[in-house]
Amino acid sequence: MQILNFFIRYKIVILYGIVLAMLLFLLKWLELQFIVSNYSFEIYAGSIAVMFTALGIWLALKLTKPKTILIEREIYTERPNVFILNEKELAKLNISKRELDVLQLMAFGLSNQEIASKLFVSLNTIKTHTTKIFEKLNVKRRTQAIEVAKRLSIIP
Amino acid sequence: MQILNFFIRYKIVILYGIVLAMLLFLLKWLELQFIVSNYSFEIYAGSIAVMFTALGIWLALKLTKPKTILIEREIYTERPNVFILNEKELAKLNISKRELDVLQLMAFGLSNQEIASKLFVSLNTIKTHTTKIFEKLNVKRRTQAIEVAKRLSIIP
DNA sequence: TTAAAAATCACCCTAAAGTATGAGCCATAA
DNA sequence: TTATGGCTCATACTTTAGGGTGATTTTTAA
Repeated sequence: MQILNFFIRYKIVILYGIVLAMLLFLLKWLELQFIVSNYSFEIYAGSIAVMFTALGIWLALKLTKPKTILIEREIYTERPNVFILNEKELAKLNISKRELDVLQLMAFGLSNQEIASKLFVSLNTIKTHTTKIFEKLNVKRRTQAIEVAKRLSIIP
Repeated sequence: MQILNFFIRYKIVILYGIVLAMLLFLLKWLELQFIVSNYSFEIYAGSIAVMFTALGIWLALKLTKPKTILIEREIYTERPNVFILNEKELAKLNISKRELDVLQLMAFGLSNQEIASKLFVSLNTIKTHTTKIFEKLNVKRRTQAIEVAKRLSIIP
């Protein structure tokens, strides 16, 4: 495995070695071919020039590290429409569980009578609750209470 | 200007030409230097090989476009929750500009009298508006109107 | 220019909301 | 055990909201 790793690691170097060896063989062959010619020397030199230029180009292309361009793309997530109750504010305002129930139904648009029916209590009970809610939220009307409660994330 | 443009356009080619010419001079000089030596031929050929390899590398680096790898990274961000008025719904429900004003102030928690004062009209006018709003939204109470209007993105 | 829609206002009446006060019941914490 | 706070309910009263009807003026669109 270590030998394999060695080959992988030095792949380029080994390849270069092999190519070089092949070139040397080619050169020797060329030397023999053109030894008789008049222009043998010039042709031989030219051949070397061409081949090694090619080798240089090939090497450069192989060895250069590609440039990396980082493209950052912004993706907007869907607005998380999960309601997170602001329990701190709820505790700070001292709003009870029952009052929160009433507040939610109020915000849904129910009348005091409808809330009373839904919670199986009397209208007067709901009125008492609403009065206390208004006091705690420091508002005068149910519409204001809804607005403030929503703003404080006490209700969705 | 056209001559200048020519130089700029063929900068690489001209550079290559100059370098080649210099190399040829160098080669001629080397030829004279090593003509007397025993190993002159091998040294000469070696020099050519080294120089043209370098030339090839330089050429490749100059002429090839840089390799690029695009890395796309996705950035997830919260969508800014700016209110976008649902004009389609507004048109569908046939709610007028003035009615929308009243609806917004209503949702903010103002009483009819307060809305009237704010808009410099009489209480009766606001009552008329609210009545029409309720009809158009098909609701019975202002709290319901607020709930529906918010759900339909008619008000923030 | 003329009809339709929007905006304005008034009056009357009922329904609902909101205020004030008092009180009983129950669970829980001091 | 007692006190406290939460939940319940009641009565009486005031204020606000909402429905119905009709009318005038202004604006807009055909």
